[in-house]
Amino acid sequence: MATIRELARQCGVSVATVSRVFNNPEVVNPDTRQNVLRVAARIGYLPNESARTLATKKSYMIGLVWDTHHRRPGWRHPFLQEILIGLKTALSERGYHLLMLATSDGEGSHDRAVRRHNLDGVVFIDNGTQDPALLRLAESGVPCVSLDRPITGPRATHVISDNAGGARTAVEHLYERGRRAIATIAGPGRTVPGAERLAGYRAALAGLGLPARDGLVVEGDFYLSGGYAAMRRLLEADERPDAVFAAGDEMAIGAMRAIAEAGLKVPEDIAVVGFDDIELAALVQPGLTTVAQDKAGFGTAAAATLVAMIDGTAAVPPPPSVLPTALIVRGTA
Amino acid sequence: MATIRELARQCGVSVATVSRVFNNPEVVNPDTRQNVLRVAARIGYLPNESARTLATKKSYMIGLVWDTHHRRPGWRHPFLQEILIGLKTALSERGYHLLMLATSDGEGSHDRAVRRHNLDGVVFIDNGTQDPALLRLAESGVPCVSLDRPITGPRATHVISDNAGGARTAVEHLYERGRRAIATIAGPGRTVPGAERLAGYRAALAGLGLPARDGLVVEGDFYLSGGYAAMRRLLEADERPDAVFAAGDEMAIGAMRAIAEAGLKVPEDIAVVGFDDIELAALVQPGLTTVAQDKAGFGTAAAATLVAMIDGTAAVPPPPSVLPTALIVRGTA
DNA sequence: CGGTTACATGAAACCGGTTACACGCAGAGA
DNA sequence: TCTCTGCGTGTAACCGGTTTCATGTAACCG
Repeated sequence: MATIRELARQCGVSVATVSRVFNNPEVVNPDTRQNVLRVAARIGYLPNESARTLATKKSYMIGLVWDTHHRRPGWRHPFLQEILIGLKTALSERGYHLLMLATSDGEGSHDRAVRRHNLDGVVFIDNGTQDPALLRLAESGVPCVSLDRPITGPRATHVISDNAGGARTAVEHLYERGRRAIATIAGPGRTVPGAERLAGYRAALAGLGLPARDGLVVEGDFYLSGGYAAMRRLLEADERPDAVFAAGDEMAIGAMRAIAEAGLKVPEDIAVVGFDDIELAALVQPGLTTVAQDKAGFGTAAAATLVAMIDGTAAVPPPPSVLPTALIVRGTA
Repeated sequence: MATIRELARQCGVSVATVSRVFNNPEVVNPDTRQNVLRVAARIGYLPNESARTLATKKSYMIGLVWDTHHRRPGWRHPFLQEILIGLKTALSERGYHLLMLATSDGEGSHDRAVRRHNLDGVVFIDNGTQDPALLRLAESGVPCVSLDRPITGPRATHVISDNAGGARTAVEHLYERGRRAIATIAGPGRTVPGAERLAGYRAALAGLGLPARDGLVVEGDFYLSGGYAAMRRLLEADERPDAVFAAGDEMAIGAMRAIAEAGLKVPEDIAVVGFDDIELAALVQPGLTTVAQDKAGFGTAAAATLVAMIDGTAAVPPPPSVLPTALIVRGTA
């Protein structure tokens, strides 16, 4: 394993010069620099990141906190893969790596892992309940970005979709298609996306001059079964809606199932619009019209914000990133 | 930030003793040990992993090489999330972390990242074509585990499902349901799972005394559209099969679509069995009967093998792990 | 021509751990 | 009593980088 001293010896310069060649190339004489680089390539020198981190306290590693416990078995994050791709790509373009932090690891909670590994920042993906270790972490001033849920701290922010705007778009689309009795299957009120999408739905109705009828609002759980059950409640009500905006695609598909079972047709009898644009949305029949989230955008926005915070080129605390949504029109509305 | 010297000072012992308390507790006097631990907890001492790695050359980090390039856009690994959970959990139980390696990063290829970060091992997930950097890595003696595809090297092995066995099970199940003209939609012949599942299909036919008719074998691409196209070809043939084993669930669902469009019913006219047990399999109607892979098993087996190699308690090279499959009977066969 | 300045480089301390080796001491055996 | 052993501990070198500060040299200026 070639070390910096070995390389320095072979080049006839000091280790300080070699170090500068890699970290501060412009201060070293071009000839010297070329020579060092040539010899480095020949002997296969690679700087040791551990030594580097030890000296500089910068690891170029970002922690990924992705809680999987307290979930129902079989639960999957709808966009994990896309987010990961976005994160990985955007971070690596900036020279950072992603370290997956264990959930309940032997080294205690996440804040410890951050200190032990000199992590430069952390991204929370789908942190369920407010974990005290995470709050402590965010409060401690470590750059943090949370996906889909707000978080506070001196250098903490979040990235989230324009949930309210997306919901508005969905409702307005239904309106344009001539629907007037527009119901919604909302997400759990305690979740931020659930609350925001419901607010967007209400705002849209108000904007369109439609009455807000309580019977048209039912709450689901973001799962297919919850959407199914919610739709059945809507169908049993006195006045049947002619359209439904589901705050999540899985619920929308559950709703479609319930509608079909009731002998009704989508979209003729009841139009359906979902939210998320999960893979399945394009595969069901008819294809689900839905409000697409910018999945990779979560990753890239998180990476950009994080690096800006680390470099100190971001406002403190930085404003949240709000990702635009896009209505994808398929067959259900 | 408390360092080991600070802790040693406060305890009135040397740094060597403190270090031993954490790494070799049994050699230090119980009273001394207790005291060190108490003071450590009080001042919040945490060992610095970079310094540790620098001194020991062990990082307790495993690299994750997950290539996403050269893929069609929108492509998703069917089990990424489950594998990740399995990996993360199993590794963290053994004190290891997972470092996601950038695909085409600034630091060159993967083997460099391994050396730079003193990685203890690497897992390849879904490495498409044979990347020379990966082969070099495996040859170099770094512990490597590849998922779903074989790899060779002094300390390299792979974990794979019992593809042939699973395919046999599927075909035998169709036979038991009375089907005799059993077709298959195979995966691409160049892929290992594709080839193995086709071999299992053939072996099953032979074992059951059924003739192997060329017209009953068509090749797909593991995607829904490929399965659809393949099924159409099967339907156009002279003698229509009464059952089809698709080497992947997506293809199976594509096939179901083609069958429905042809005015035929599943499973009455044509029974369908898939392979993988993707999420969608339970959601289509009728539910897809399929050969389930042990998704989390990939992660846990990889972690166990890797750690065994690192600890030197594994054969060299270690034998591949072959994960059992399980037939899940739903509505299509 | 003396003095200032800019530039390129080197010596050495430092980051925070691990560990080989030496050492002091108590108890055992001769 | 003297040596031998083994246990518990400390000293100091080492891992492989970065960075402060000092130094030598050449160019520049009045």
